[in-house]
Amino acid sequence: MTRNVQLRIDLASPVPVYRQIVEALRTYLVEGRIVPGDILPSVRCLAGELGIHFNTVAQAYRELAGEGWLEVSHGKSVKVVERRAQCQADSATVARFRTRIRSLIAEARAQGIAHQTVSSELKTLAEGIKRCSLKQLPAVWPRMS
Amino acid sequence: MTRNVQLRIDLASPVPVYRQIVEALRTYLVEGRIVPGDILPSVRCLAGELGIHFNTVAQAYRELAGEGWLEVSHGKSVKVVERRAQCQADSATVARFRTRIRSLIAEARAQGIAHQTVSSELKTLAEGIKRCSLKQLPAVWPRMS
DNA sequence: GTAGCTGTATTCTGTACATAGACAGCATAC
DNA sequence: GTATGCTGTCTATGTACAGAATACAGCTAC
Repeated sequence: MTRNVQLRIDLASPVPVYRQIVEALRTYLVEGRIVPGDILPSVRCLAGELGIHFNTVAQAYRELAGEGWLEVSHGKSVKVVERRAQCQADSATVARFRTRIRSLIAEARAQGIAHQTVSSELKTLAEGIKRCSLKQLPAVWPRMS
Repeated sequence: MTRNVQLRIDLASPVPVYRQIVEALRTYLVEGRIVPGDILPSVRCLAGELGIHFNTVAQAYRELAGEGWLEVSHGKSVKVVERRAQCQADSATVARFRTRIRSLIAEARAQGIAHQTVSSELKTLAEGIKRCSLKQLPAVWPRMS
């Protein structure tokens, strides 16, 4: 089975490309759109798709491996593994999260996104968290020829 | 009247310091904790407070001036001005916002913040948006001697 | 073995961040 | 008017890092 999971990166963004890849993949991992056992495309494949150098992809993979999401070993393809449970975050971590969300909301509103839109987006995401924490569907990363 | 509005920056963060300042101030501006007419501390004052070089603060002020929040002119102090209304954001902007929030949520959950916590934080912020869009209190930036 | 895939390591280049310090505009006191 | 001390601006300069080039080395199928 092949699920359509696509990455989009913005070369013009001030956010480094390797970090964009990390964030996008981590989102899919947390949301269960990529699950343990999945094989990720090779660094060269994904790099070709994105139009960047494969070392940039390798850096992203290493980062995610460091976080415990991936198993990366020389000569073998990159595999998604079961991540051992994280210990409960402390209040400082939660506070940092709150600050960053507030900052992001401020930026959105500064860009002209309406209060109602921001508010409803947040509520939708808040609801979605519960749902997606219940179901954990198996997914297979599409092989990129 | 002096309101206690403090900036906290993290020199160890991968996010550039000038950007941290921009984001923190923009959050206060959007939330109405700093309003048109307020005078911001001089680049040297704020830099001294934060323990960084004044040119870094100047860069942040220029960025916010470019967004229309501040009036910065040579030899005079930096003033918060009425920002002309933004045109409604298009759907692509909203989509980008959604993606970034999802990414942030994923990072939070990866760090061990509980589903319930994330969910309730989001709901609280969603509610807060309506409230703070109604009241617009006058605020005065504390002069940092 | 060897061909072709996989990720790794080293090195280089360009860019962006942060700083240093000289410069110039403005306001106030005299 | 002008001296003084504040304000932000401009132009280097050092440093760190992102991204790419390229050679290397492990794994697998034939």
